[in-house]
Amino acid sequence: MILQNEFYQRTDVVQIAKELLGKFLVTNFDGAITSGMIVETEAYAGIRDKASHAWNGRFTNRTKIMYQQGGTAYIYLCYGVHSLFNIVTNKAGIPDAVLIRGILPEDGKDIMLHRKKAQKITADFGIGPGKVSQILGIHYSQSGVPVTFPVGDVATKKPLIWVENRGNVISDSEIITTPRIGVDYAGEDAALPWRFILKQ
DNA sequence: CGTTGGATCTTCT
DNA sequence: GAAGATCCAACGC
Repeated sequence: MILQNEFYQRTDVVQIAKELLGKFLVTNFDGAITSGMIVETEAYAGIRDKASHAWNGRFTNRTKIMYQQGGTAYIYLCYGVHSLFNIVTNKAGIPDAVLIRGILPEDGKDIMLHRKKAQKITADFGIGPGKVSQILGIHYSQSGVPVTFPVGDVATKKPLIWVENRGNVISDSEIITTPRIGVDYAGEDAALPWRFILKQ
């Protein structure tokens, strides 16, 4: 089943980041379906989190997407080369988001190999936020698209990007928790244990 | 196998 | 004009 607004619009972004582990991130661009199981996420807690782009209420042309309702894709360009894919959570006006940092390739592996210009799927093929977007064909110009669909419209209005629950049950003992990556500038918030990794 | 630096360009100061 | 929620190839050991 496809995760819907009631999943994303809850208030605890850290809990949502944890629950996304074991779910499947799917894209469908021009009929090319690719997907992977989410194995690494990070939570960014809106205006009170110094590591967040929306810290202290920062509202710019880029970060305004984070203030949309939960269930919206927030994608931005990093280091001039990589699109990083986040899912906005919480109610409209509260800029929480979960960064998807790693997936295990599942559907459309041939397409993903082509996108990455690689010959074979290695163990770290989809590990790393830049790689996730690259192999799924996600681009920062798509920031703001919904990852959910209007209720009752599942057959006709599937989003381009969505997350499916395929029945995996993850226990806490399978989850590794660490501080987030690349956020040293965030002071004491850099130490928050808001990165979640699924053991393999 | 660990470390280093270049790529590359939007965004905000 | 500087920095950035990264990746990878090229080194040196």
